[in-house]
Amino acid sequence: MVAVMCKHTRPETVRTGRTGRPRSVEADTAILEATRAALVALGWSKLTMGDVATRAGVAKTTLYRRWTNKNELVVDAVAVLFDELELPDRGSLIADVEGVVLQFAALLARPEAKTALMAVVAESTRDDALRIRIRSAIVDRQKRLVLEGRARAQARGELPYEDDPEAAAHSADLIFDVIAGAVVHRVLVSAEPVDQAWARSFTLLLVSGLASLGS
Amino acid sequence: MVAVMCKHTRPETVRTGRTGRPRSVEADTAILEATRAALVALGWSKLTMGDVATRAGVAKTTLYRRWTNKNELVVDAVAVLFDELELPDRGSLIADVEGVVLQFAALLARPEAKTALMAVVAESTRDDALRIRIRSAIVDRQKRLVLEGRARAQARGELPYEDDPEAAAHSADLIFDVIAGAVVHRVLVSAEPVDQAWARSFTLLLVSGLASLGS
Amino acid sequence: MVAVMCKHTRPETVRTGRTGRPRSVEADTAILEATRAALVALGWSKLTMGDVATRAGVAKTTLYRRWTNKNELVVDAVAVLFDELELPDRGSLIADVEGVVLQFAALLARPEAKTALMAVVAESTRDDALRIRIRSAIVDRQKRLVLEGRARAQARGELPYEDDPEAAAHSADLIFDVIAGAVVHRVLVSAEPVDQAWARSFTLLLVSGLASLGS
Amino acid sequence: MVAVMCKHTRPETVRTGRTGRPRSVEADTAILEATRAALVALGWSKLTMGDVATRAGVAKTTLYRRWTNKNELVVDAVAVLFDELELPDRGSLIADVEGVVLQFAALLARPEAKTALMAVVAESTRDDALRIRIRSAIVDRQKRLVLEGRARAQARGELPYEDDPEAAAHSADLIFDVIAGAVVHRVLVSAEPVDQAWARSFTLLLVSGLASLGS
DNA sequence: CTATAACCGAGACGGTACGTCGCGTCTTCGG
DNA sequence: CCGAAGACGCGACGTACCGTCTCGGTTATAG
Repeated sequence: MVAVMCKHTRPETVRTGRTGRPRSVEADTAILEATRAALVALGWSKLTMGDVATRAGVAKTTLYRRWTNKNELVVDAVAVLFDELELPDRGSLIADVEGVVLQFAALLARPEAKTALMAVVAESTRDDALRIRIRSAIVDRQKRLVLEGRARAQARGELPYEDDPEAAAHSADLIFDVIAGAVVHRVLVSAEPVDQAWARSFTLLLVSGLASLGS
Repeated sequence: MVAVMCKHTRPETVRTGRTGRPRSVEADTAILEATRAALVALGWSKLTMGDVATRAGVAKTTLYRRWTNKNELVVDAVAVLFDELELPDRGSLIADVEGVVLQFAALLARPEAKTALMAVVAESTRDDALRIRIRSAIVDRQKRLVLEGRARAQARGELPYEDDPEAAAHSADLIFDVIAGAVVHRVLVSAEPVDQAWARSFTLLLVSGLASLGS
Repeated sequence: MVAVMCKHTRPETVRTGRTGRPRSVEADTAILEATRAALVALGWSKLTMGDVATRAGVAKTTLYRRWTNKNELVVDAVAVLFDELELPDRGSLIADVEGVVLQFAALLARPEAKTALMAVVAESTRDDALRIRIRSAIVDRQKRLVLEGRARAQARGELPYEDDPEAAAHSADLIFDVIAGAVVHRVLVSAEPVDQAWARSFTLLLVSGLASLGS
Repeated sequence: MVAVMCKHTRPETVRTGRTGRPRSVEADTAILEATRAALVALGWSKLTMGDVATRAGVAKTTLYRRWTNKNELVVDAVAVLFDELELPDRGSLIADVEGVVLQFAALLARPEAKTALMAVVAESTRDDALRIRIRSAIVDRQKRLVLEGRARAQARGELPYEDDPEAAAHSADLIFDVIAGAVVHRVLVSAEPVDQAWARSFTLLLVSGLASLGS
């Protein structure tokens, strides 16, 4: 589960004084839920702060006390979805990759995920703070899947160990970009389904490449 | 050069009558140029129709006579950029792929391309007409690169011929998603540069995979 | 019948050259009729030149070739209504005045007359050319009724002859302002009907005053 | 002083809840002042909501929160001018009437009054709500002058008492229409000045008529 | 048990951009 | 040269959200 990064959970602001009425925790969760619901119902561009506040049964002020703008709110609201991804051990590298590809595709099939993800990424091209938030809240968290899968494959003897830690990191980044990029492109740009057959083809291509490189 | 798909160039609307003052062609090109300039200067979210009109020296109504909204306008304005991509014969499949990867990355480094592309893709998740427009104006046009590269590699003997035309099409789609997806993800989501080294690593991975699959 | 003062009937423009296609006379009458119809249907503020052109089956250009703007067009369209007023000899000054009061009130009950009259008068407070046009096309034309009525009353011996021509003119102006003003105010501002009873009361007041003054 | 009839002062809407930030009273007065200033500077037809807002140092939305359209705003802005009219006791009916005629003419000489008054009256011919607003905000308030002047004249013995209250009301309405109508017509339609001489002539005519009728 | 302080809802505020409408002008083709 | 058709630059419209700012009122801890 993600520890949501709201203003009030930041160390420097949470303890600005122990007196006064504390912030409502129900409000936090209600707002994030309302944001996801609004994304499903309206999409990114039609989503308004006022509407989210209404859906959450909360005043607009309460939103702005916690998030500085729409983008930050949406990142937090969507980030939690990506933590559902897991990497159960299916016994082989191929099966593991195929599993995560299908899981990721299923996630991107949810409207609140796909519309929000692309929109905040688009926005982040002009907003460094937002890009950093996306990386820490979403991207970097999922690299664990790559690292875990590689470690497992190495333990099985499917992939060789890499001695140079920098090379290992670069390799992991590359794999991550290939997997995430291909699935996102397939789903959002090509707008074709990621079914069993496509996942199988893609996985074969990737794992074959990895095997050839490693040898 | 792209044949821009404005309202008035659509076959079904261009002949609403040959009478009356014809639409200004200079306005068309001025608007598209102004749109690209505004994207560079302001980015997607700060771009306004009024500002584009001012930059183009044109009335706002003239924009709305041609494009129904910001998204369609931006797609048309940006589409032409993607037609600059070429596939010069560098003598080998690896060199060809690496070349197109670097070209594509260079394109995505241009601010008007990256911010606009992601934004319209995000919007297209809720707008079928927009998605179709993106596909026809941008995506499908670039698949030619994959087809051309494969044909060349087959002629060189680097890749086997595929008899089943459907399988060949699926394969081309897959390669397209992998290349485009990985580069986009690297540049926009991971926000890391696509330099010579990364291009080399990625190309090796991909071509190795293709070679293993074909055999 | 009013000789409409359009651009093309002005001596300096009608003969700008005897060559070329002559202006359509049907267009003139169709435009004025369409203007009155639009006034009835839409009122002054909702009336648009484009709508008038459409109703008249004419291009907007054709309107502007004849009238410089909305106000001038409306004045001409409405002026003709006021020429319907007549002063049949009813045998006495009181009966004559009462007759003209009722006639004028009936005219003001027509929506195209009342809404247009007030609107152009309002506009004329800032537009001298328009005020002059209103005076010549509408106001001055109706003063004939006062002059005719007075002459008749003098012939009957109901009113004394006035020797000083300037005093006579002032007196006629005053009577005109009182009659027209009272009826207009009753109908448009007070928004009460001008019925037989009111016309009788008003006429008595006015004629009594005239009689007292004259003696 | 006029109790301005804005949306928020209407009994049925002022209590839509005592919560939330209350409306700014300074904004109200600033808007009405700005409206009068804009009427003087621009006249009715050139007056725009945006300009009034700018002059008042207020957002356009603040105007629309209080008045649904230009007409209602202008009625409220102008209504207060008419409350300046008074009827000081000048010792005789003739002097009183002459005084009020000159006062009224002076008021109509002010550009914000004359252009606005005619325009809203013109508009009111198609808008019942507006006509009612004009009557309650402007017209009915001034009938007090007639009633007061008559009472004074009766006290002096210049006019007989009227036993039938309905006849008295009708008579007051008639006098009001005659005075207001004649002055308005003289100033706005005939566009001639209401000077001492005209006021004297008109007053003599009216008072003579009243005297003849009463006897 | 009260004072203080931060919270909460509601909603008005100054702004910015929207997409539309009408104006009066212009440019084309055809009669 | 006129007339229809309709695109053009312009400017105002009335609306929708933005993010901020009062309000009155609530809920905690501190004294």
